[in-house]
Amino acid sequence: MGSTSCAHVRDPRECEDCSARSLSVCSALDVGELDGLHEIARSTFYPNRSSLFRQGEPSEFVFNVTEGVVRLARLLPDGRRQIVGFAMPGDFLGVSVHATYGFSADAVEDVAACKFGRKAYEDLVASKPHLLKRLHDFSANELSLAQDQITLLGRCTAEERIASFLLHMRRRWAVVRGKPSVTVHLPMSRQDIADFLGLTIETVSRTISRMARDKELTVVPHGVRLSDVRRFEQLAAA
Amino acid sequence: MGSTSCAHVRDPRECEDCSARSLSVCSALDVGELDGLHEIARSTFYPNRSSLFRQGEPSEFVFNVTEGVVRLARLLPDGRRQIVGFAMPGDFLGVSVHATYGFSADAVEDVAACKFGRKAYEDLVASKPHLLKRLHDFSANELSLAQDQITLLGRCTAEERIASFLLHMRRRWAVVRGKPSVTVHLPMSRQDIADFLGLTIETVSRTISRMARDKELTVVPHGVRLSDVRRFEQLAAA
DNA sequence: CGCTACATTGACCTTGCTCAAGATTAGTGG
DNA sequence: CCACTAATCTTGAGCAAGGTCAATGTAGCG
Repeated sequence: MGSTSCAHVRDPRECEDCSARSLSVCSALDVGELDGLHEIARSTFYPNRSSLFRQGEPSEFVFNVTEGVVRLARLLPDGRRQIVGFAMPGDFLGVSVHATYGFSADAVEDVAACKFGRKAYEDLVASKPHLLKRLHDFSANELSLAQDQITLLGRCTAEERIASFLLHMRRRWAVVRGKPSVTVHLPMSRQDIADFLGLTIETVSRTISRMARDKELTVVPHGVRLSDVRRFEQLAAA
Repeated sequence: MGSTSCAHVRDPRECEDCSARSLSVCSALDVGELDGLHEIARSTFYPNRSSLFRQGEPSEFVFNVTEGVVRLARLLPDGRRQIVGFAMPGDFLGVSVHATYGFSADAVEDVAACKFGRKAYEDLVASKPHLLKRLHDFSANELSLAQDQITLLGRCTAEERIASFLLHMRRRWAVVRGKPSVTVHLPMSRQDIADFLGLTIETVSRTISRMARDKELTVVPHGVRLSDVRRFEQLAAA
């Protein structure tokens, strides 16, 4: 514990509630409990703005987010930034073939996560083919989602990107919370959304403002309320 | 056999040379032979412009490309297209958790591939944990490459995208052929490159023309010759 | 040789970016 | 609880990268 900067252990008990939902970004799969994994994990608390790990650091740990949203960011050498995903409760983080993390993971609100030592994790996975199969399926699903994002960035307009993003977040919260809601919680900043969608903060702000002006949504603290989900599904297309 | 449209069997012998290199797109990993896999595969020939499979079809087969380049394309409902990758010799194709293929796979030159029935493939994988571990590692690596592509599409200029693409293809051919070359083989059309990089055909053409005018490369039939690889590495940055 | 695909080039236009000025919100200390 | 500050967000004006439309050039192939 504590080797990751800004992390504080909230609860020294073994992690009781590690139901993995994805390898590094988002996933709608619900797989229930991953037997054995919880036995090697520790529940850890990460306050808003703290890092779970940083790009380039040795990938010593694997995480399973249990509460809050984590921003996954890649930094280019010249400072440009691309958010490759937002990890939400149930998501797995830090699984990689590489010796170092490929992106930084930062809490954009207070976060709780189960933290696994990589070696213990690898050993456990090696000894449980069924567990490995599930992780492999997750990772194939992650790949498919990454390809959705590639299509979005390569071929969609600013409006389509925003609409897709809002629906995407809504869908993910529906999985986490168990029921869908027209109010979408967005703990990340406009800059984070912009860097996720390959836009500028001004374009994100303008597009959301225009949607609000057109009564397609209402801006609320740390989120938006969609007036007509159908309308957004049309806009999203992709 | 030949249930896949336009496919012709070149050689009915069991596939002898299935060394997988990646799950669906590109990968620089070289893993040698995947024991057991070749025993359930058949080598099949796909002439230029034929499809290995199409988006939405039931994902009945898994493929390992042994020769040629395969274009992996997603089509949006309104006709916009995004190429999510080019599969090259050694690459694996069609591995997915979903019941249908998430993209179409088309030969952009004459292609040879080993074709596995999905059930036989699944059974084999289930019975060989070591094989599954390798496939899982591939898929985690694929995810990392997809994130590179996301960063490229989200944050890079047209020039940077072209430069990255050319270097990327060069690197991949170096792995396939065993040695790097300043001449990069590009069997796909300008339109395919554009749809891969999230650009238009005109921008791809103009950018390559300008690079040729500036003596950074020479356009050759089905490819380019890089005058100074360093120069491109600077341009690529990401 | 002539057809068809594909590629290149030019002129013009649009989307989204840049720069800059306010407005709002969140955080902090009195 | 309020005032002050800093960060974040919004809005506007102007600009530029890349898209669109259209014409021309070139290569592959029967």
